[in-house]
Order: sequence, then C-alpha cells, then structure tokens
Amino acid sequence: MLRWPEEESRRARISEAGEPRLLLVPDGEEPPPVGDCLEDWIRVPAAENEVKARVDALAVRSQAHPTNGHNGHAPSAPVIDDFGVLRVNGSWVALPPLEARLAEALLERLGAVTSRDLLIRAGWPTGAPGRNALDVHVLRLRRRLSPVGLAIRTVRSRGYLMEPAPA
Amino acid sequence: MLRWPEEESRRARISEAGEPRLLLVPDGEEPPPVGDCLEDWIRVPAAENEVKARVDALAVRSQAHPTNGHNGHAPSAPVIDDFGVLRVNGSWVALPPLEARLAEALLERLGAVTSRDLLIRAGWPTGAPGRNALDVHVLRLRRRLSPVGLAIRTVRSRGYLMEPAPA
DNA sequence: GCCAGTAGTTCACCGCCGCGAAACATCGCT
DNA sequence: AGCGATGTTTCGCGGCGGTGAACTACTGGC
Repeated sequence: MLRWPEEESRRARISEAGEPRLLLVPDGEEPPPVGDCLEDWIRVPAAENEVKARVDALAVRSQAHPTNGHNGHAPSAPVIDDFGVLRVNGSWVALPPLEARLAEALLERLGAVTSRDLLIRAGWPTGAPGRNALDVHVLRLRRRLSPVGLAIRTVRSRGYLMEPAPA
Repeated sequence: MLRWPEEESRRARISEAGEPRLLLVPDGEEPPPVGDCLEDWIRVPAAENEVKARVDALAVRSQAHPTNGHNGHAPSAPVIDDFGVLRVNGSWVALPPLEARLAEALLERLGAVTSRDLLIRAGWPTGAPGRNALDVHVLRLRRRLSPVGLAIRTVRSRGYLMEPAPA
C-alpha cells in the first residue's frame, strides 16, 4: 500500500516484483493509469471497509492470477515514469521526451487504437509540427521498443495500437 | 456498466460472457466481493474522470488478459469498436471503414440473415456504387475474417449470414 | 434431364492516398 | 567538434475502394 504519486518509484519496484499494490490517491490528484491486474487505487481518506474490499480483491487476484509464476516470467504491464524510462518484463528503455509522451499516450490505451489526432496532441501540446513528424517518431519509437517486447501496429487511417510483441 | 446490487443477474451474465464490467455502488451499500480481473466497482455519485479511469483500466486488462485458461470461459462474442477493430476470442483484425460498416451490420444479426439491401445501406449511406461492389467487399471481408474464426455464409437471394467459423 | 436465366464468386486492373523509410537539415548540449 | 533529439522532404509500396468480366452454382420452366 503506497501513496501516489509520491511513491512512484516504489510502485515501479513492486510492479517489477510482480506483487500487488494499492495506490492511495489524495483528493485533487489525477487517478493513475492502471493496466495491471495486481494494481488498484483508491481516494484517501476512505472508509475502512472500502480499503479492505480493494485489498481483498487484490489478494484474490494475486492468488488466482496465472501471471504469478513458477513457470518463467509473467508479462508485466509496461509502465513509464516521469523521466521517460519505460519498464516492462524486467527490461527497460530510456525514451527522449517526445517519444516518451507518445509512448505514454499509447500505453494508456494498450491493446486499443490511439488516434493520430490524439497522439499529435500528446506529443506536441503547443502546436503541431509538419504533417509527417508523427509517422517518423512512431517509426523511431517502434525501433526503440522492439528490444523490450512491445510492438506498435498501425490501423490504417485510424491510428496506432500498442501491444506486447507476439512471441 | 451496471448498478449494484440491483443488477446482480446482469452482472452474472456479463461475467459469464467474460466481458468486463464496472459496478456502480450507491452510498450506504457494501462494496461487492470482487475476485475477477475484469470487474471493478466505484461509489456513485463519482467524478467523471474517476469513472473513466476505472473503465479504461478495465479495458486495458480485458485486452491484455491472456484469455484466462484456468476457469475456461466460453468463446467471447465478437465486438467491433469505433476504430474498426474487430475483437473475438482474444485475437483481432483491423477493418477498413467500408468493411467495418458491413461487419457491424452483419454482427448485429449474428447468426441471422442480413439482407443485401440493408448491407448496401449500411455500407454506402450516401448512394450505392455499382451493383457488384457489395459482393466484392463481402469477399474481401470473408478473407479478412477467416483468420479470427468468423465466417459469412450466403443465403441465396436473401442476403448474408455471419457466424463463428465451424471448427 | 435439359436449358436458360439469375445470383453469387472470384480475378485482374485502376486511381487515390496513407503510411514507411531513408536521407537530410537544424538545433541544443557537452 | 561531436552527438543526440527533433523536423522536413522525398520516394515508393501497398491498402482501399471501385469496375468489368469471366466463371460457377443454383433455380424454375419445359
């Protein structure tokens, strides 16, 4: 159980270890992006039974979860920190700021399509560059991510979709 | 998204189908027991971004989840999203806009006949092209869908019928 | 059963344009 | 200067949607 966002690095460590965690989010903070069955969050202060309910749920999941493994490593949900370091499955890559913003947007919708428009807004909050810049940076991001087992698929005329690279 | 505890039976059905669900729990009700990665709950009334955060998390989990083997879910019903991505049984295909519209129409009547006329209206809301276009696109759709286990059967002089491909 | 008409399938081809990719140009930092 | 991050230009492939035509399969009339 840890505080968000102060203890982000601790969260990353626990996540790496494949342990469940409950993020305590104070009023006024944005809820964290969760893409992991072993993670949950709750507004604090909160009633005791609510906290208990979420902790119990996490416990059950962590028990029943196939990703808790003796047979090799479970795919852990990718996480990107404020320094642009993306961790997944025990390995990591450092991303330059622009690509980090793009990766973040894609990660929030892991497994679903992220529109070009949204990516452009995420990458360039203050005015878009040339119309081809996004393509180029997606290409670069692809190359940077492939070593850590993440793939970006394009959905033509729709956007891009990030997913764990096929085995 | 459903109300708890009123819609308990609906929750059970969705759970059966292996689809994600978010339980809306009014103040004063006990939080439900959750032991399932595809389920979450939240106190209502709640801020919009909190609901969104939880829905997003569920969406990510439901995608990233390796179609749980331990409790043997039935094959999930095919769904097509706003980006033309059709998901079924853990795999997915991206469909071009036209075929996405056709697939959507067929999907709405999965297992029943969809008339040519209706398909034409679905595919070409603003005026139909040549009389052969539909056939060609059904062919293309067929080829695109077969890898994910969906088949389109023709019912002569009536229309087409989509169904899960026979094993 | 035979035949002709009709419905449906498949292929080849075309024009358009989105995207991939390399090559090059800039800029800022060390 | 050297390097890495970011932008831009340019070229080309391949996807998408449309068309005509050849081919096949089914149907109803005889």
